Amino acid sequence: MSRTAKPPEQRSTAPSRDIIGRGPSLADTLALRLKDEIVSGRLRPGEKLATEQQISETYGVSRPTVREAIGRLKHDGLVITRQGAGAFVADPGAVSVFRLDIADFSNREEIRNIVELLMAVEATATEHAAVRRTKGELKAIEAQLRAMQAAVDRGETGVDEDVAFHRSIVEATGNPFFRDLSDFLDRRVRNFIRTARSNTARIGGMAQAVQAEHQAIFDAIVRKDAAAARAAAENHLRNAASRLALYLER
Amino acid sequence: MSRTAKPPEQRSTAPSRDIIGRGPSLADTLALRLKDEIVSGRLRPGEKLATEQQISETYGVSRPTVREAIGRLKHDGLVITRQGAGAFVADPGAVSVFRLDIADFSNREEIRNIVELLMAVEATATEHAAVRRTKGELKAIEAQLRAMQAAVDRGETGVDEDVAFHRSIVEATGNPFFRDLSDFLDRRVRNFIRTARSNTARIGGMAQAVQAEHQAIFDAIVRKDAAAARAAAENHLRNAASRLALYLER
DNA sequence: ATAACCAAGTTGCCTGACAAGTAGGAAATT
DNA sequence: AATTTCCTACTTGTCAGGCAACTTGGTTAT
Repeated sequence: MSRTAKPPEQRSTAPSRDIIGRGPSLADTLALRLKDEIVSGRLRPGEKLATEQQISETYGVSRPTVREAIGRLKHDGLVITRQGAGAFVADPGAVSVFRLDIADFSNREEIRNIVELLMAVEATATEHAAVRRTKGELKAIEAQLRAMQAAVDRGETGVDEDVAFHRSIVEATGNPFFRDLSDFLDRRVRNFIRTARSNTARIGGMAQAVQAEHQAIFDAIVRKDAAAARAAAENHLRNAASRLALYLER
Repeated sequence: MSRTAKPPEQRSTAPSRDIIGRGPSLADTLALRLKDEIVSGRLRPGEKLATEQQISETYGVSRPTVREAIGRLKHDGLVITRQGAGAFVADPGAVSVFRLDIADFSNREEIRNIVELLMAVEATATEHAAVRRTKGELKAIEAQLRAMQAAVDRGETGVDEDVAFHRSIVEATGNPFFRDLSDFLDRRVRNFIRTARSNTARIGGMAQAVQAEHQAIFDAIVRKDAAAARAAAENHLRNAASRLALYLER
Protein backbone atom coordinates (compact mmCIF):
# COMPACT_ATOMS: atom_id res chain seq x y z
CA MET A 1 0.00 0.00 0.00
CA SER A 2 1.14 3.46 -0.70
CA ARG A 3 1.44 6.12 1.93
CA THR A 4 -0.18 9.32 0.93
CA ALA A 5 0.89 11.43 3.88
CA LYS A 6 4.58 12.02 4.14
CA PRO A 7 6.22 13.04 7.37
CA PRO A 8 6.21 16.80 7.20
CA GLU A 9 9.67 17.10 8.75
CA GLN A 10 8.20 19.70 10.97
CA ARG A 11 10.57 22.16 12.47
CA SER A 12 9.84 22.42 16.14
CA THR A 13 11.48 24.90 18.42
CA ALA A 14 14.79 23.16 18.20
CA PRO A 15 17.05 25.49 16.27
CA SER A 16 17.90 23.54 13.16
CA ARG A 17 20.22 24.77 10.48
CA ASP A 18 17.31 26.68 9.05
CA ILE A 19 15.49 29.57 10.54
CA ILE A 20 11.91 28.84 11.46
CA GLY A 21 10.06 27.68 8.40
CA ARG A 22 10.73 29.61 5.26
CA GLY A 23 11.44 33.23 5.02
CA PRO A 24 8.29 35.13 5.83
CA SER A 25 5.97 35.69 2.92
CA LEU A 26 5.30 39.11 1.51
CA ALA A 27 1.92 39.19 3.18
CA ASP A 28 3.59 38.30 6.46
CA THR A 29 5.95 41.22 6.44
CA LEU A 30 3.33 43.60 5.15
CA ALA A 31 0.94 42.54 7.91
CA LEU A 32 3.64 43.24 10.48
CA ARG A 33 4.26 46.68 9.03
CA LEU A 34 0.61 47.60 9.05
CA LYS A 35 0.20 46.22 12.54
CA ASP A 36 3.07 48.37 13.67
CA GLU A 37 1.35 51.42 12.23
CA ILE A 38 -1.62 50.67 14.45
CA VAL A 39 -0.02 49.63 17.73
CA SER A 40 2.48 52.46 17.50
CA GLY A 41 -0.44 54.86 17.37
CA ARG A 42 0.38 56.42 14.02
CA LEU A 43 -3.05 55.20 12.99
CA ARG A 44 -5.62 56.03 15.61
CA PRO A 45 -8.77 54.07 16.42
CA GLY A 46 -11.54 54.78 13.96
CA GLU A 47 -9.15 56.17 11.41
CA LYS A 48 -9.31 54.89 7.88
CA LEU A 49 -6.46 52.90 6.42
CA ALA A 50 -5.15 53.71 2.98
CA THR A 51 -7.01 51.94 0.21
CA GLU A 52 -5.78 48.59 -0.97
CA GLN A 53 -4.72 50.24 -4.20
CA GLN A 54 -2.63 52.85 -2.39
CA ILE A 55 -1.02 50.34 -0.06
CA SER A 56 -0.29 48.16 -3.04
CA GLU A 57 1.57 51.01 -4.73
CA THR A 58 3.27 52.19 -1.57
CA TYR A 59 4.79 48.85 -0.71
CA GLY A 60 5.19 47.56 -4.23
CA VAL A 61 3.09 44.44 -3.88
CA SER A 62 -0.05 43.31 -5.61
CA ARG A 63 -3.53 43.90 -4.31
CA PRO A 64 -4.19 40.27 -3.38
CA THR A 65 -1.12 40.37 -1.17
CA VAL A 66 -2.37 43.54 0.47
CA ARG A 67 -5.72 41.87 0.98
CA GLU A 68 -4.06 38.92 2.63
CA ALA A 69 -2.22 41.19 5.05
CA ILE A 70 -5.30 43.22 5.90
CA GLY A 71 -7.24 39.98 6.24
CA ARG A 72 -4.97 38.95 9.09
CA LEU A 73 -5.38 42.22 10.91
CA LYS A 74 -9.10 41.79 10.48
CA HIS A 75 -8.84 38.23 11.77
CA ASP A 76 -7.03 39.49 14.85
CA GLY A 77 -9.64 42.15 15.41
CA LEU A 78 -7.32 45.09 14.84
CA VAL A 79 -9.22 46.48 11.88
CA ILE A 80 -12.73 46.21 10.57
CA THR A 81 -13.60 46.56 6.90
CA ARG A 82 -16.75 47.79 5.28
CA GLN A 83 -17.30 46.96 1.66
CA GLY A 84 -17.41 50.11 -0.37
CA ALA A 85 -16.18 52.28 2.46
CA GLY A 86 -12.74 51.05 3.47
CA ALA A 87 -10.77 49.54 6.31
CA PHE A 88 -10.77 51.21 9.72
CA VAL A 89 -8.70 50.80 12.86
CA ALA A 90 -10.79 49.04 15.48
CA ASP A 91 -11.49 50.43 18.92
CA PRO A 92 -9.00 48.76 21.28
CA GLY A 93 -11.67 48.28 23.91
CA ALA A 94 -13.81 46.36 21.45
CA VAL A 95 -11.07 43.98 20.33
CA SER A 96 -12.31 40.52 21.22
CA VAL A 97 -9.28 38.52 20.18
CA PHE A 98 -6.14 38.02 22.20
CA ARG A 99 -3.08 36.46 20.66
CA LEU A 100 -0.50 34.80 22.82
CA ASP A 101 2.49 34.46 20.55
CA ILE A 102 5.45 32.49 21.79
CA ALA A 103 7.87 33.78 19.25
CA ASP A 104 11.12 32.51 20.61
CA PHE A 105 10.87 29.44 22.77
CA SER A 106 14.59 28.92 22.90
CA ASN A 107 14.92 32.12 24.87
CA ARG A 108 15.53 31.22 28.49
CA GLU A 109 13.65 34.18 29.88
CA GLU A 110 10.66 33.55 27.67
CA ILE A 111 10.45 30.01 28.98
CA ARG A 112 10.54 31.30 32.52
CA ASN A 113 7.73 33.72 31.79
CA ILE A 114 5.60 31.07 30.13
CA VAL A 115 6.07 28.63 32.96
CA GLU A 116 5.15 31.37 35.38
CA LEU A 117 1.90 32.01 33.57
CA LEU A 118 1.23 28.30 33.42
CA MET A 119 1.67 28.02 37.17
CA ALA A 120 -0.73 30.88 37.82
CA VAL A 121 -3.43 29.51 35.56
CA GLU A 122 -3.18 25.90 36.61
CA ALA A 123 -2.96 26.55 40.34
CA THR A 124 -6.13 28.61 40.22
CA ALA A 125 -7.80 26.11 37.93
CA THR A 126 -7.07 23.30 40.38
CA GLU A 127 -8.49 25.40 43.18
CA HIS A 128 -11.72 25.93 41.30
CA ALA A 129 -11.90 22.33 40.15
CA ALA A 130 -11.74 21.12 43.73
CA VAL A 131 -14.92 22.96 44.59
CA ARG A 132 -16.88 22.50 41.42
CA ARG A 133 -16.06 19.04 40.18
CA THR A 134 -19.01 16.76 39.70
CA LYS A 135 -18.89 13.14 40.73
CA GLY A 136 -18.37 12.15 37.12
CA GLU A 137 -15.45 14.51 36.73
CA LEU A 138 -13.93 13.21 39.92
CA LYS A 139 -14.13 9.71 38.54
CA ALA A 140 -12.41 10.84 35.35
CA ILE A 141 -9.61 12.45 37.34
CA GLU A 142 -9.17 9.33 39.40
CA ALA A 143 -9.04 7.20 36.27
CA GLN A 144 -6.21 9.33 34.90
CA LEU A 145 -4.38 9.13 38.19
CA ARG A 146 -4.60 5.33 38.07
CA ALA A 147 -3.51 5.26 34.45
CA MET A 148 -0.47 7.29 35.35
CA GLN A 149 0.35 4.94 38.19
CA ALA A 150 0.05 1.96 35.88
CA ALA A 151 2.40 3.57 33.40
CA VAL A 152 4.93 4.30 36.11
CA ASP A 153 4.68 0.73 37.33
CA ARG A 154 5.45 -0.46 33.82
CA GLY A 155 8.59 1.62 33.96
CA GLU A 156 7.36 4.19 31.48
CA THR A 157 7.66 7.95 31.80
CA GLY A 158 3.90 8.40 31.81
CA VAL A 159 4.16 11.79 30.17
CA ASP A 160 0.99 11.35 28.16
CA GLU A 161 -0.91 10.16 31.22
CA ASP A 162 0.49 13.13 33.12
CA VAL A 163 -0.93 15.49 30.53
CA ALA A 164 -4.27 13.70 30.63
CA PHE A 165 -4.41 13.97 34.41
CA HIS A 166 -3.96 17.71 34.39
CA ARG A 167 -6.36 18.06 31.53
CA SER A 168 -9.09 16.21 33.38
CA ILE A 169 -8.64 18.66 36.26
CA VAL A 170 -8.82 21.87 34.26
CA GLU A 171 -11.81 20.41 32.48
CA ALA A 172 -13.56 20.21 35.83
CA THR A 173 -13.31 23.97 36.32
CA GLY A 174 -16.17 24.33 33.86
CA ASN A 175 -14.39 27.37 32.48
CA PRO A 176 -13.31 26.85 28.87
CA PHE A 177 -10.85 29.72 29.04
CA PHE A 178 -8.95 28.03 31.83
CA ARG A 179 -9.11 24.75 30.00
CA ASP A 180 -7.87 26.05 26.66
CA LEU A 181 -5.17 28.33 28.00
CA SER A 182 -3.87 25.71 30.39
CA ASP A 183 -3.98 23.12 27.66
CA PHE A 184 -1.97 25.31 25.33
CA LEU A 185 0.69 26.27 27.83
CA ASP A 186 1.00 22.73 29.08
CA ARG A 187 1.45 21.28 25.62
CA ARG A 188 3.91 23.94 24.70
CA VAL A 189 6.13 23.47 27.71
CA ARG A 190 6.04 19.71 27.54
CA ASN A 191 6.84 19.71 23.87
CA PHE A 192 9.85 21.81 24.64
CA ILE A 193 11.03 19.36 27.25
CA ARG A 194 10.45 16.50 24.84
CA THR A 195 12.70 18.06 22.22
CA ALA A 196 15.25 19.46 24.63
CA ARG A 197 16.02 16.17 26.25
CA SER A 198 15.02 12.56 26.01
CA ASN A 199 12.14 11.64 28.25
CA THR A 200 13.99 8.64 29.51
CA ALA A 201 15.93 11.00 31.74
CA ARG A 202 12.82 11.16 33.84
CA ILE A 203 12.94 7.56 34.90
CA GLY A 204 14.73 7.01 38.16
CA GLY A 205 12.54 8.12 41.00
CA MET A 206 11.23 11.21 39.31
CA ALA A 207 8.08 9.55 38.11
CA GLN A 208 7.29 8.36 41.62
CA ALA A 209 7.78 11.86 42.99
CA VAL A 210 5.47 13.26 40.36
CA GLN A 211 2.88 10.63 41.17
CA ALA A 212 3.01 11.43 44.87
CA GLU A 213 2.35 15.08 44.12
CA HIS A 214 -0.53 14.12 41.89
CA GLN A 215 -1.98 12.03 44.69
CA ALA A 216 -1.88 15.04 47.01
CA ILE A 217 -3.75 17.14 44.46
CA PHE A 218 -6.31 14.43 43.98
CA ASP A 219 -6.90 13.98 47.71
CA ALA A 220 -7.61 17.69 48.10
CA ILE A 221 -10.04 17.57 45.20
CA VAL A 222 -11.82 14.61 46.78
CA ARG A 223 -12.27 16.61 49.99
CA LYS A 224 -13.34 19.69 47.98
CA ASP A 225 -10.65 21.56 49.88
CA ALA A 226 -9.87 24.57 47.70
CA ALA A 227 -6.94 25.88 49.73
CA ALA A 228 -5.28 22.48 49.96
CA ALA A 229 -5.82 21.88 46.25
CA ARG A 230 -4.14 25.15 45.39
CA ALA A 231 -1.27 24.44 47.75
CA ALA A 232 -0.77 20.96 46.34
CA ALA A 233 -0.92 22.25 42.78
CA GLU A 234 1.54 25.04 43.54
CA ASN A 235 3.89 22.57 45.15
CA HIS A 236 3.65 20.25 42.18
CA LEU A 237 4.21 23.03 39.67
CA ARG A 238 7.12 24.42 41.64
CA ASN A 239 8.76 21.03 41.65
CA ALA A 240 7.99 20.55 37.98
CA ALA A 241 9.66 23.85 37.26
CA SER A 242 12.71 22.70 39.19
CA ARG A 243 12.81 19.48 37.20
CA LEU A 244 12.51 21.55 34.03
CA ALA A 245 15.41 23.68 35.19
CA LEU A 246 17.39 20.49 35.64
CA TYR A 247 16.88 19.68 31.99
CA LEU A 248 17.92 23.16 30.99
CA GLU A 249 21.09 23.20 33.03
CA ARG A 250 22.92 20.85 30.76
CA MET B 1 -21.53 53.18 -19.79
CA SER B 2 -19.23 50.25 -19.61
CA ARG B 3 -21.08 48.79 -16.69
CA THR B 4 -23.66 46.86 -18.58
CA ALA B 5 -24.65 43.63 -16.95
CA LYS B 6 -23.66 40.33 -18.42
CA PRO B 7 -25.78 37.22 -18.43
CA PRO B 8 -25.26 35.61 -15.03
CA GLU B 9 -24.85 32.31 -16.76
CA GLN B 10 -21.06 32.53 -16.52
CA ARG B 11 -21.18 31.56 -12.86
CA SER B 12 -22.06 28.06 -13.86
CA THR B 13 -18.70 26.67 -12.88
CA ALA B 14 -19.30 27.51 -9.25
CA PRO B 15 -21.39 24.72 -7.72
CA SER B 16 -23.71 26.79 -5.57
CA ARG B 17 -22.03 28.68 -2.78
CA ASP B 18 -24.74 27.60 -0.40
CA ILE B 19 -22.36 24.89 0.70
CA ILE B 20 -20.65 27.38 2.93
CA GLY B 21 -23.52 29.62 3.75
CA ARG B 22 -23.34 33.38 3.79
CA GLY B 23 -21.35 34.36 6.79
CA PRO B 24 -19.25 37.48 7.23
CA SER B 25 -17.12 36.55 4.24
CA LEU B 26 -16.45 33.47 2.20
CA ALA B 27 -12.89 33.23 3.44
CA ASP B 28 -14.10 33.60 7.02
CA THR B 29 -16.50 30.72 6.87
CA LEU B 30 -14.15 28.56 4.88
CA ALA B 31 -11.42 29.13 7.45
CA LEU B 32 -13.80 28.02 10.17
CA ARG B 33 -14.69 24.90 8.23
CA LEU B 34 -11.09 23.94 7.72
CA LYS B 35 -10.24 24.74 11.31
CA ASP B 36 -13.03 22.46 12.42
CA GLU B 37 -11.60 19.67 10.30
CA ILE B 38 -8.37 20.00 12.24
CA VAL B 39 -9.53 20.49 15.82
CA SER B 40 -12.14 17.78 15.45
CA GLY B 41 -9.36 15.40 14.55
CA ARG B 42 -10.63 14.44 11.12
CA LEU B 43 -7.32 15.78 9.88
CA ARG B 44 -4.52 14.48 12.04
CA PRO B 45 -1.23 16.21 12.79
CA GLY B 46 1.23 15.85 9.95
CA GLU B 47 -1.47 14.98 7.49
CA LYS B 48 -1.64 16.83 4.22
CA LEU B 49 -4.56 19.07 3.47
CA ALA B 50 -6.29 18.87 0.14
CA THR B 51 -4.70 21.05 -2.51
CA GLU B 52 -5.95 24.55 -2.99
CA GLN B 53 -7.41 23.44 -6.28
CA GLN B 54 -9.35 20.60 -4.68
CA ILE B 55 -10.62 22.73 -1.80
CA SER B 56 -11.64 25.36 -4.30
CA GLU B 57 -13.76 22.84 -6.17
CA THR B 58 -15.13 21.17 -3.04
CA TYR B 59 -16.45 24.36 -1.50
CA GLY B 60 -17.22 26.19 -4.69
CA VAL B 61 -14.97 29.17 -4.11
CA SER B 62 -12.03 30.52 -6.02
CA ARG B 63 -8.44 29.73 -5.26
CA PRO B 64 -7.61 33.17 -3.86
CA THR B 65 -10.39 32.72 -1.34
CA VAL B 66 -9.01 29.33 -0.38
CA ARG B 67 -5.58 30.88 -0.03
CA GLU B 68 -6.96 33.54 2.27
CA ALA B 69 -8.57 30.91 4.48
CA ILE B 70 -5.46 28.76 4.63
CA GLY B 71 -3.42 31.88 5.26
CA ARG B 72 -5.33 32.42 8.48
CA LEU B 73 -4.81 28.88 9.68
CA LYS B 74 -1.15 29.37 8.91
CA HIS B 75 -1.19 32.65 10.81
CA ASP B 76 -2.69 30.86 13.80
CA GLY B 77 -0.08 28.16 13.58
CA LEU B 78 -2.53 25.36 12.82
CA VAL B 79 -1.04 24.48 9.45
CA ILE B 80 2.36 24.72 7.85
CA THR B 81 2.74 25.19 4.12
CA ARG B 82 5.67 24.26 2.00
CA GLN B 83 5.88 25.61 -1.50
CA GLY B 84 5.69 22.81 -4.00
CA ALA B 85 4.69 20.23 -1.41
CA GLY B 86 1.42 21.32 0.13
CA ALA B 87 -0.19 22.37 3.39
CA PHE B 88 0.14 20.15 6.45
CA VAL B 89 -1.57 20.06 9.81
CA ALA B 90 0.86 21.31 12.42
CA ASP B 91 1.89 19.28 15.43
CA PRO B 92 -0.28 20.57 18.30
CA GLY B 93 2.72 20.61 20.59
CA ALA B 94 4.55 22.91 18.24
CA VAL B 95 1.74 25.44 17.89
CA SER B 96 3.13 28.67 19.23
CA VAL B 97 0.02 30.80 18.93
CA PHE B 98 -2.89 30.86 21.33
CA ARG B 99 -6.08 32.66 20.46
CA LEU B 100 -8.42 33.84 23.16
CA ASP B 101 -11.62 34.60 21.34
CA ILE B 102 -14.41 36.24 23.25
CA ALA B 103 -17.12 35.49 20.78
CA ASP B 104 -20.19 36.38 22.71
CA PHE B 105 -19.67 38.97 25.37
CA SER B 106 -23.34 39.41 26.03
CA ASN B 107 -23.51 35.88 27.34
CA ARG B 108 -23.73 36.01 31.10
CA GLU B 109 -21.72 32.86 31.66
CA GLU B 110 -18.97 33.96 29.31
CA ILE B 111 -18.60 37.17 31.28
CA ARG B 112 -18.32 35.19 34.47
CA ASN B 113 -15.63 33.00 32.98
CA ILE B 114 -13.66 35.93 31.66
CA VAL B 115 -13.81 37.75 34.97
CA GLU B 116 -12.65 34.59 36.68
CA LEU B 117 -9.64 34.37 34.43
CA LEU B 118 -8.95 38.04 34.96
CA MET B 119 -8.98 37.53 38.71
CA ALA B 120 -6.55 34.63 38.52
CA VAL B 121 -4.11 36.47 36.30
CA GLU B 122 -4.20 39.79 38.08
CA ALA B 123 -4.02 38.39 41.60
CA THR B 124 -0.90 36.44 40.74
CA ALA B 125 0.53 39.38 38.84
CA THR B 126 0.09 41.60 41.87
CA GLU B 127 1.78 39.00 44.03
CA HIS B 128 4.79 38.91 41.74
CA ALA B 129 4.89 42.65 41.32
CA ALA B 130 5.10 43.10 45.08
CA VAL B 131 8.35 41.17 45.19
CA ARG B 132 9.97 42.31 41.99
CA ARG B 133 9.02 45.95 41.58
CA THR B 134 11.94 48.30 41.25
CA LYS B 135 11.97 51.64 43.02
CA GLY B 136 11.08 53.35 39.75
CA GLU B 137 8.11 51.07 39.19
CA LEU B 138 6.94 51.66 42.74
CA LYS B 139 7.05 55.39 42.09
CA ALA B 140 4.98 54.89 38.93
CA ILE B 141 2.39 52.87 40.84
CA GLU B 142 2.20 55.50 43.54
CA ALA B 143 1.75 58.22 40.94
CA GLN B 144 -1.22 56.38 39.48
CA LEU B 145 -2.69 55.88 42.92
CA ARG B 146 -2.44 59.63 43.55
CA ALA B 147 -3.92 60.43 40.16
CA MET B 148 -6.87 58.20 40.95
CA GLN B 149 -7.36 59.92 44.31
CA ALA B 150 -7.28 63.30 42.61
CA ALA B 151 -9.90 62.19 40.15
CA VAL B 152 -12.13 60.89 42.90
CA ASP B 153 -11.73 64.16 44.81
CA ARG B 154 -12.84 66.00 41.71
CA GLY B 155 -15.98 63.88 41.74
CA GLU B 156 -15.06 61.91 38.67
CA THR B 157 -15.36 58.16 38.23
CA GLY B 158 -11.63 57.76 37.76
CA VAL B 159 -12.07 54.79 35.48
CA ASP B 160 -9.14 55.70 33.28
CA GLU B 161 -6.90 56.24 36.30
CA ASP B 162 -8.11 52.94 37.68
CA VAL B 163 -6.98 51.17 34.53
CA ALA B 164 -3.64 52.96 34.62
CA PHE B 165 -3.12 51.92 38.25
CA HIS B 166 -3.58 48.26 37.49
CA ARG B 167 -1.51 48.52 34.38
CA SER B 168 1.43 49.99 36.27
CA ILE B 169 1.26 47.00 38.61
CA VAL B 170 1.20 44.26 36.01
CA GLU B 171 3.99 46.12 34.25
CA ALA B 172 6.09 45.63 37.37
CA THR B 173 5.86 41.85 37.09
CA GLY B 174 8.43 42.05 34.34
CA ASN B 175 6.49 39.32 32.57
CA PRO B 176 5.05 40.55 29.26
CA PHE B 177 2.59 37.68 29.12
CA PHE B 178 1.00 38.74 32.37
CA ARG B 179 0.99 42.33 31.23
CA ASP B 180 -0.60 41.71 27.86
CA LEU B 181 -3.17 39.19 28.98
CA SER B 182 -4.17 41.26 31.97
CA ASP B 183 -4.34 44.34 29.81
CA PHE B 184 -6.59 42.65 27.30
CA LEU B 185 -8.98 41.18 29.84
CA ASP B 186 -9.13 44.39 31.80
CA ARG B 187 -9.93 46.48 28.75
CA ARG B 188 -12.51 44.04 27.57
CA VAL B 189 -14.38 43.85 30.85
CA ARG B 190 -14.28 47.58 31.44
CA ASN B 191 -15.45 48.29 27.93
CA PHE B 192 -18.39 46.05 28.60
CA ILE B 193 -19.26 47.91 31.78
CA ARG B 194 -18.93 51.17 29.94
CA THR B 195 -21.42 50.15 27.32
CA ALA B 196 -23.72 48.26 29.64
CA ARG B 197 -24.34 51.13 31.96
CA SER B 198 -23.40 54.75 32.42
CA ASN B 199 -20.27 55.21 34.42
CA THR B 200 -21.88 57.85 36.55
CA ALA B 201 -23.60 55.04 38.39
CA ARG B 202 -20.30 54.49 40.09
CA ILE B 203 -20.28 57.78 41.91
CA GLY B 204 -21.70 57.65 45.36
CA GLY B 205 -19.22 56.02 47.71
CA MET B 206 -18.11 53.38 45.27
CA ALA B 207 -15.09 55.33 44.11
CA GLN B 208 -13.93 55.78 47.69
CA ALA B 209 -14.27 52.07 48.35
CA VAL B 210 -12.27 51.28 45.25
CA GLN B 211 -9.62 53.71 46.29
CA ALA B 212 -9.32 52.17 49.75
CA GLU B 213 -8.80 48.76 48.20
CA HIS B 214 -6.16 50.21 45.92
CA GLN B 215 -4.40 51.67 48.90
CA ALA B 216 -4.27 48.25 50.57
CA ILE B 217 -2.71 46.75 47.46
CA PHE B 218 -0.19 49.55 47.26
CA ASP B 219 0.79 49.23 50.92
CA ALA B 220 1.51 45.54 50.47
CA ILE B 221 3.62 46.27 47.40
CA VAL B 222 5.57 48.86 49.35
CA ARG B 223 6.36 46.26 52.01
CA LYS B 224 7.17 43.67 49.33
CA ASP B 225 4.68 41.42 51.07
CA ALA B 226 3.64 38.91 48.43
CA ALA B 227 0.93 37.17 50.44
CA ALA B 228 -0.66 40.43 51.55
CA ALA B 229 -0.50 41.78 48.01
CA ARG B 230 -2.31 38.73 46.69
CA ALA B 231 -4.90 38.92 49.43
CA ALA B 232 -5.52 42.61 48.82
CA ALA B 233 -5.76 42.08 45.08
CA GLU B 234 -8.16 39.17 45.52
CA ASN B 235 -10.29 41.22 47.84
CA HIS B 236 -10.34 44.10 45.40
CA LEU B 237 -11.19 41.88 42.45
CA ARG B 238 -13.88 40.06 44.38
CA ASN B 239 -15.48 43.37 45.28
CA ALA B 240 -15.11 44.60 41.73
CA ALA B 241 -16.88 41.48 40.52
CA SER B 242 -19.68 42.18 42.98
CA ARG B 243 -19.98 45.73 41.71
CA LEU B 244 -20.04 44.37 38.18
CA ALA B 245 -22.80 41.97 39.18
CA LEU B 246 -24.71 44.98 40.50
CA TYR B 247 -24.60 46.52 37.05
CA LEU B 248 -25.73 43.29 35.50
CA GLU B 249 -28.65 42.72 37.83
CA ARG B 250 -30.79 45.32 36.19
C1' DA C 1 23.00 -0.48 -8.06
C1' DT C 2 23.67 4.41 -7.92
C1' DA C 3 23.38 9.00 -9.37
C1' DA C 4 21.67 12.53 -12.35
C1' DC C 5 17.66 14.17 -14.48
C1' DC C 6 13.08 15.30 -15.87
C1' DA C 7 8.10 16.05 -15.71
C1' DA C 8 3.98 16.51 -13.18
C1' DG C 9 2.05 18.66 -9.31
C1' DT C 10 1.72 22.38 -5.75
C1' DT C 11 2.24 26.78 -3.55
C1' DG C 12 3.53 31.96 -4.06
C1' DC C 13 2.47 35.88 -6.42
C1' DC C 14 0.87 38.62 -10.20
C1' DT C 15 -2.44 41.14 -13.61
C1' DG C 16 -6.96 42.15 -14.96
C1' DA C 17 -11.75 42.17 -14.41
C1' DC C 18 -16.47 42.40 -12.55
C1' DA C 19 -19.94 42.52 -8.65
C1' DA C 20 -21.56 44.69 -4.41
C1' DG C 21 -21.75 48.30 -1.49
C1' DT C 22 -20.75 53.27 0.07
C1' DA C 23 -20.59 58.24 0.02
C1' DG C 24 -20.83 62.74 -1.78
C1' DG C 25 -22.36 65.87 -5.11
C1' DA C 26 -25.45 67.04 -9.03
C1' DA C 27 -30.02 67.39 -10.51
C1' DA C 28 -34.85 67.48 -9.89
C1' DT C 29 -38.67 68.67 -7.06
C1' DT C 30 -41.18 71.26 -3.71
C1' DA D 1 -33.89 78.45 -1.20
C1' DA D 2 -34.34 74.04 0.91
C1' DT D 3 -35.07 69.25 0.48
C1' DT D 4 -35.18 64.97 -1.72
C1' DT D 5 -33.78 61.86 -5.36
C1' DC D 6 -30.53 59.98 -8.16
C1' DC D 7 -26.19 59.28 -10.32
C1' DT D 8 -21.31 58.45 -10.42
C1' DA D 9 -16.76 57.69 -8.75
C1' DC D 10 -14.56 55.03 -5.39
C1' DT D 11 -13.62 50.94 -2.44
C1' DT D 12 -13.89 46.29 -0.93
C1' DG D 13 -15.22 41.25 -2.17
C1' DT D 14 -14.59 37.73 -5.42
C1' DC D 15 -13.26 35.48 -9.53
C1' DA D 16 -10.33 33.76 -13.59
C1' DG D 17 -6.07 32.74 -15.62
C1' DG D 18 -1.17 32.67 -15.74
C1' DC D 19 3.81 32.32 -14.62
C1' DA D 20 7.69 31.45 -11.38
C1' DA D 21 9.67 28.74 -7.54
C1' DC D 22 9.79 24.60 -5.43
C1' DT D 23 8.95 19.52 -4.22
C1' DT D 24 8.46 14.81 -5.35
C1' DG D 25 8.71 10.45 -7.52
C1' DG D 26 9.77 7.96 -11.37
C1' DT D 27 12.94 7.51 -15.42
C1' DT D 28 17.12 7.45 -17.61
C1' DA D 29 22.04 7.42 -17.91
C1' DT D 30 26.32 6.06 -15.81
